[in-house]
Amino acid sequence: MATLKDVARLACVDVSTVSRALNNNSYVHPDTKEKIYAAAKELGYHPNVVAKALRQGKRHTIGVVVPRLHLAIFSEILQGIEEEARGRGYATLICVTEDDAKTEKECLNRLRNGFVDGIIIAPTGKNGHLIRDIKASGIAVVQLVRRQDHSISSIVADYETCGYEAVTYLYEKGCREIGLIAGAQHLEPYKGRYTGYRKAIKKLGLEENLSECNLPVNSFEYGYECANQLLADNYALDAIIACVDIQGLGARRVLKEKGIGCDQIKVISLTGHVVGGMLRTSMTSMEMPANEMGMKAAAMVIEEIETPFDRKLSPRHLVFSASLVEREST
Amino acid sequence: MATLKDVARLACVDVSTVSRALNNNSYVHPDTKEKIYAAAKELGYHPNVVAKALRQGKRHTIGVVVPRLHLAIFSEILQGIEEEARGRGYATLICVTEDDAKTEKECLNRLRNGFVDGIIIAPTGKNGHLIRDIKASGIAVVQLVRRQDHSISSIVADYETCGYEAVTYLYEKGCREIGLIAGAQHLEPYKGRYTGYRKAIKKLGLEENLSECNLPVNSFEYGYECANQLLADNYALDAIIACVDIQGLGARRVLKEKGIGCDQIKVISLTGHVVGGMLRTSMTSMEMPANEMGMKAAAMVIEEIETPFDRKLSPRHLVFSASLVEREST
DNA sequence: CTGAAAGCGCTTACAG
DNA sequence: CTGAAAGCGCTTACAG
Repeated sequence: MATLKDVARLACVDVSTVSRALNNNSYVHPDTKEKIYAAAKELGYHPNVVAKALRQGKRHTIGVVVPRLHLAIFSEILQGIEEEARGRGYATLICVTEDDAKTEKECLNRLRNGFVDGIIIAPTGKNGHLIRDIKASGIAVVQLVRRQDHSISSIVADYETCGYEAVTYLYEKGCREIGLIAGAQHLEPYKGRYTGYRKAIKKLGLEENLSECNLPVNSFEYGYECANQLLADNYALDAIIACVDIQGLGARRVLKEKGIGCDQIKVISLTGHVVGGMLRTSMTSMEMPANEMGMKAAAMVIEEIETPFDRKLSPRHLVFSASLVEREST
Repeated sequence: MATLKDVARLACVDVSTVSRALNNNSYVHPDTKEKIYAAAKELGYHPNVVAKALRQGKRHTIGVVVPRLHLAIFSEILQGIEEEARGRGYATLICVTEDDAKTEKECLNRLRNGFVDGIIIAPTGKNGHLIRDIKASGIAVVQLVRRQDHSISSIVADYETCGYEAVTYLYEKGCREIGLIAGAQHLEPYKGRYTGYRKAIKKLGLEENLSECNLPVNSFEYGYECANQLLADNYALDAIIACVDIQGLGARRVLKEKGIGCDQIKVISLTGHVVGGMLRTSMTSMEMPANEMGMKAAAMVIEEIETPFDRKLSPRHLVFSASLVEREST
């Protein structure tokens, strides 16, 4: 790979002049400039971003830490993040934790070592101290979907309203025994959904139907297992609320196996992300603007990165609202 | 952030000694070592990976370039890549091209500038020259899923066999008018699937039923549109082969809308990646070991990165076979 | 076993 | 308008 030095030699000028010409940040005589451009082109020169990063103390890279990608809303959010980051000249590093605190810790420790200027994280909830440390060390941090620390900026959806509206909607559809696939109450989105559910159930004078289990919460199996529990606990059950699409798929599978139709038990997901509309029997859900949330998260973390030290931003919290999209499963 | 220098000062030794102690790559007196460890701990020292990268000429980072993540097999493959890469001490940079040649070009140009030691790419097919250039400049490259250049290592599935077996399977099920959602013939996997389809159709003495359209090939809409075409072209159609799961979902939607059941027209996907099994009416597909393919791709590119210049590896081509998983859609 | 020096490839005050 | 020099934070032959 050709370096600045090579270009300088070929153009018969100093490296500093080459640097100035190529970066266009200082006056360079047009003739000199031309010589330099020609030399750079001839050598197929590409600046070394690592050297640049070291010198300028900026990596122009953000790290994204999420629990999973496949069949989760995070794959869509990540696309939004990457698109926005690329547009602003940043690269995107990805880490998948599978909701394992140890893996998350490992990822964060690597990212902090100069890998990135900023981090967007959907945390497991177990490494709050480390995340605060990282933030304190000068790396911008934005919490995504799961907010566990109010002193750090965040992008979330209005989970409580999602839960509340889902119950209200099902009630209007005639449902009276509405089950919630609960669990993971230590994570904000799950807690928020339950809170909304509880409030609506109470207001409408209904009874709560809850279930949870020990499987990974963001999975088909979790939905499958919990739906089975709900059915076993209440023979009059007429609706199931799943927190995420993939749980909803698990729940629908149970109903399918038992020969129960949408007319008997309705299913709704609180985290729609497009998949619901594509199913043969499409699934009603609270749709989240995943792509937009990703773009906003990237924009937010990059703004924090580029804000000079002397006027630090106070944490910002952006809440997106989900909108109910009615489909065939209810 | 504390630097080597800070640690050296606190431990009253030279930076070179600190470096040696912390990297454990040369004898350092136990007492000195202890002093250094203590100092590093006290200062919360973390080595700056950028400086390390510049000095050693290694980034310990790989770049992954794929057309899309959401609802595509690439999200699952990416999880495999990231897991394997992390285990080997590499970070993973992600770029999403949306199958746009210009975006791909932009991504590749940035990656080559010292961002990464190696690249795993599912190419659009339009930047073959650039990819060869990058490879020639010393960056390891592995082609993923879509192989467009035999001089560069690759990881693919046996697409031709997928197509062939799908037809055979449907034939045994009694289907005689088997449609293929074709298109994107400039990309190896699509071409391979069609070749297998054609061979089987010919051997069985059947007629081809093809359709394609101008939408993005890896999408729900593509499957929807093509399935409609197939139905319009042949009223006796009794099976639809989709190249990827998401096309299959689009096709199933058409059938649903027209009130056509699985008994009348069967649907099979040639690129299963778990989603098929989760549907209410689960979808038969040729399942690809996506996670494993990702892990292998990461292992392969890292091996190429770490192979010394003097004994360059010749390109390797790994072909995974997909296995037919029979479900309710056929 | 440890220190002094050079250098990875850049950028940026500082002179002139 | 351009050159010489210092330095970002590390590693690694080279002495001793």
